[in-house]
Order: sequence, then structure tokens, then C-alpha cells
Amino acid sequence: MPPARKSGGLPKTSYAVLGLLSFGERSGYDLKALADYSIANFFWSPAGSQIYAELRRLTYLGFVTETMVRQERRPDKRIYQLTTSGQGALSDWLEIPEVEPDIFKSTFLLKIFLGRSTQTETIVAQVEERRQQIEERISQLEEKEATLRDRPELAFAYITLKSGLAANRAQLLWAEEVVEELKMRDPGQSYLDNG
Amino acid sequence: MPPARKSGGLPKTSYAVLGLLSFGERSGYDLKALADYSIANFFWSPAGSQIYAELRRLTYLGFVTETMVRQERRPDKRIYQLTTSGQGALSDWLEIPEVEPDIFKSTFLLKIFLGRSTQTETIVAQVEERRQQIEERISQLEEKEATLRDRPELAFAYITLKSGLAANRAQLLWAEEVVEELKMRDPGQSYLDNG
DNA sequence: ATCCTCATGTAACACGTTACATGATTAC
DNA sequence: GTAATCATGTAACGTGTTACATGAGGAT
Repeated sequence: MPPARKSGGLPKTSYAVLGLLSFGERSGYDLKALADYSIANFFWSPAGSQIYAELRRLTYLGFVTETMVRQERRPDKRIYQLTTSGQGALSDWLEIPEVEPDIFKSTFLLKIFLGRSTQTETIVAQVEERRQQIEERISQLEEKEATLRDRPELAFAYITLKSGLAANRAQLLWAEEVVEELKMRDPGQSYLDNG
Repeated sequence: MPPARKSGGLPKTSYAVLGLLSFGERSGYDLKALADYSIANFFWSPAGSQIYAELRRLTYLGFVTETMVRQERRPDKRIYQLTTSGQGALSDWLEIPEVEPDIFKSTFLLKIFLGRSTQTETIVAQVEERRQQIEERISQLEEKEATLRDRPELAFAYITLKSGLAANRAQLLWAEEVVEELKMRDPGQSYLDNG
């Protein structure tokens, strides 16, 4: 049995799984693939083992049902589908008006923040690498955008993708500005004062 | 004794503490306050208890030294300062060229993504509330920006703050677009098809 | 031959949070 | 009087990751 939660609903992860199952029944394995494809960028790219644990919890709670499917050329699998109760839990949650703040954690920005403890070139190099990563990211998202545009049944996926694009484009501009400014301000010198 | 790490350096949290101590010696209590003020937005707003645990680990590792300070009108406290070894660990880490991806997790975007399982008005309302939150956020950051501008000793703090501003401004535009589009596309109707 | 995909899971661990405890001083 | 600040910590818990195990089928 899963640990009882003290108060206030399931962990967000559970709702993510319920939400993915609202698009149709799936195995744990397929759910992992779907999560990686759809919500990994802004929410969750789960470890395989966690998906299976989560599905056991949801089964125990009666929010999904498990169906064993025997296969011959592939390992047997368990298919999960939302119950009415699970659908209810999902839409109840979606309707909670409170908007929680995002979780954002950037080791990269921490390093920048601590920049005075290294040479400026080190920082510049890292911002430049970050800039390249962002460019690749943007290319990927733009490809995905093309496949989502003009498909009204995927409108909400499109909207969240747009958010990612906006964020990355803003950070691209930021990175370019920073590189220029640091290169100008300090052409080859280090701060290592401390105290 | 703290658990030995299997490989490859300390947790990022340790470097955050080392980094904050590079600005000067501090008590656990003061470190928490400093973290909340400086790096909370892009990295870390630690629980009090975690700071103290982290300081014990860093002491054990020889990266900081602990000095007991007796006080009369306040509880006694322990002041921590970086050792040479700690400074070395910090700058070694800063110089690692690998740029790790940010961690981003948005329950808000998950709800948007699952929007077809509720009424559109519910989604619109949440995006509108988010928009307001972002506006407040931007105001706070702009205030901070004013205090940081033209203070070259805080240049790196200024740069990270700019990143936050850019991100929030981009999300503000996104939110405004989304609200308009959803209101136009669907003036008061719900999708609840499933399967 | 070797690797990847499909498919599910166990065990151990690390990180971080919450709740709780203590207790004096200072500000409203 | 009540609350906030200063100051440090313990205990319990929940989440998520990593490493590992198994094993057949299909691709290169």
C-alpha cells in the first residue's frame, strides 16, 4: 500500500499520469515514452521505475484499472486505463483555481552569480556554450511547432510549446547580450578578491 | 558523518553554500537569509534545517571552519568561513566547462497541457491569474534592478537578475497572447471528449 | 556478434521538505 | 499581550534517481 498523504491531494506526478492516461489507455512503458515526448520540457521526464510505482498507487486508489495483456513476440504487459473516479480526480484538480509557482533551478545561473570567483573568460565560455544549447533547443521546438500548427485537437500542446519557445528565445537574446558585455568590459583579466 | 558520494563532486547545494560564504563569513541563519535574498529566484531557497545539515557536511570535509560566538542578548551562534581548501573546491567546480541543463517544472503548464479535460474558462482564468503573478514578479525584479545598476561589484548578480527579467517578460507576452486566443476561439464552451 | 527495443520491477540512496522543539529579545 | 526575530537543530517522511536484474525479439 502506498503511504497515506497527510493532506491536500495527490502529488503532482500522479496527476501527470492521470492526465496522460486521459488521452487513452497505455502501458507503463508507453507512458514513459509519452511523457518524454509531451511533457518532459516543462514538467517531467520520469525514471521508468517511478512510472511503475505511480501506477501501482493509482491502481490501489481506484483511479486506474490494470489489464494484463499476454503477448507472444513481446513480453506480457499491463495496460492501464482511467476509471470514472480517476477522471473525477483529474478534473477536480484541474479546476482548483490556485496557480502554483514554477520550480526553476539553474546550476548555470548559480555559476554566473559566483562569477567573481573565477576568470571572466571561464564565464564567457560557459555563456557561449549555453547559447549554443539554446539554439539547438529552439530548432527542436520549431520543428515540433510545425507539426502542431493547424491541428486544433492539439491546441493545448501547441500553447505549452509556445511557452517554451518564448522562454528560450528570451534567453538567447540574454546570452548574446551578456557575452558582448563581458567581452567588452573585461578583455582578459580575472577577479579573485575575496572577503 | 555525511554519506560519501559515489562519484563526481558534491551536490550543487554544497557549492551554493560555499559560494555564498565566498562573500564573507556567516552563520547558518544569515546564510538562509542571504540565499533567500540572492539566489532564491534561480536556484535555491533552502529550508533552515537543510542549511545546518549542509554546514555540518562542509565542516566535516574541511571546506569551512566553524567558530562559536557567544552572545548575550541573542542566542549563541556558529560562524562559518571558507578554508583555502573550500575556496579551491569552489573554483575547481566553477571551472568545469560542462553546462548542465536547467531544471524547470511547471504545474501550471501541466494544467494547460491537459486543458481539454476542463472548461476553457477554467484555463483562461488560470492563465489570467498567472499573468498577474508575473506582473508582480516583474515589478519586484525591476526594483531590484534599480538597486543593482551601476554597482560594478555586483555585476554578476545584475546579470542573473536580467535573466529573470527577460524570462518573466517573455512569459507575460505569452500569457497575454494565450488569453486573447482562447477567448476568441471558444467563447464559453467545453471540450470533454475522451478516449 | 552486438546492440536496441520492449517490458517490468527491486533495492538503496540522496535530497529536500514539513513539523516540531526550544527560548530569549525586541518591536508593535 | 502578541508576534516576529534570532538561532539551531531532530525526526519523519516523500519524491525521485541510480544501479541492477531479467529476458526475448529484431535490427545492424
